Amino acid sequence: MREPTFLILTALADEARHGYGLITEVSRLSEGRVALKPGTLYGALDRLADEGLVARDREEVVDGRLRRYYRITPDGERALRAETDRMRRHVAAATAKLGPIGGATQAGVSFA
Amino acid sequence: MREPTFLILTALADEARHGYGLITEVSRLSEGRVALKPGTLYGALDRLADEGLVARDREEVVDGRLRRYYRITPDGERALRAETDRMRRHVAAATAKLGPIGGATQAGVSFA
DNA sequence: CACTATATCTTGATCACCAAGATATGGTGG
DNA sequence: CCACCATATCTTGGTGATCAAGATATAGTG
Repeated sequence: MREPTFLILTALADEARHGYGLITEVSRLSEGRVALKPGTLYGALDRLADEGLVARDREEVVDGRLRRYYRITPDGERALRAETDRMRRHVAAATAKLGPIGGATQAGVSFA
Repeated sequence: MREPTFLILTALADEARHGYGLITEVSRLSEGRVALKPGTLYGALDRLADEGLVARDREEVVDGRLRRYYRITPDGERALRAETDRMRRHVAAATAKLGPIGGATQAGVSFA
């Protein structure tokens, strides 16, 4: 699972959202670092719906504009939990290997 | 940065390794979940070398077989640290949204 | 009156990755 | 002694998620 997909599932984890709402929530979640493109978003939603990880929710019309909501499914939540655990282990492995401050000093002899 | 690339940099973070050694170390790091394919590995090493994140190290011949070693560069270590931080934040965000045990119970009213 | 924000979706291209195989040496089991 | 597995390199062809860009439409703002 790649970063945009992970963040889409994360954004849906606590409540149903519509496409544009996902773009803003993913941007907020990632502190502005991930700007979801429409091509990525709608492609991912279709794919995730096919896989049963998200489902269409209600539709609303607000100010003459359609809002099409999506929600995460139980399978989607399981997938997100599994992916989160996977990432957590990778973070732990990398952190252990990198050492506290880094640089060649740590790996070699040093503080003689 | 995707999972195989992240694990290659992680495997190189503490010591220089050759291609086949990376395959076994990445498998060990990921507890058997990531089996690096040669196509992925050598493609990634070439790309990372072009980007200056890894560099060719020494070469050895052991039992008539060539071992070509790669090491992580300072830029590579910086990139790995940045990526690790990024993942750590995403894990934290997902964990917060998912809640302790999960299910619709947590999101809604419950424990009345 | 132009621009920005909100809202949907499509199309074409890229690129990391995967699957599979080619090539070669050395050790092991039958 | 021969097949097979582990070690070790690299190539080729395909897939698929993502990106870049644009099409379409309404409502609010300067």
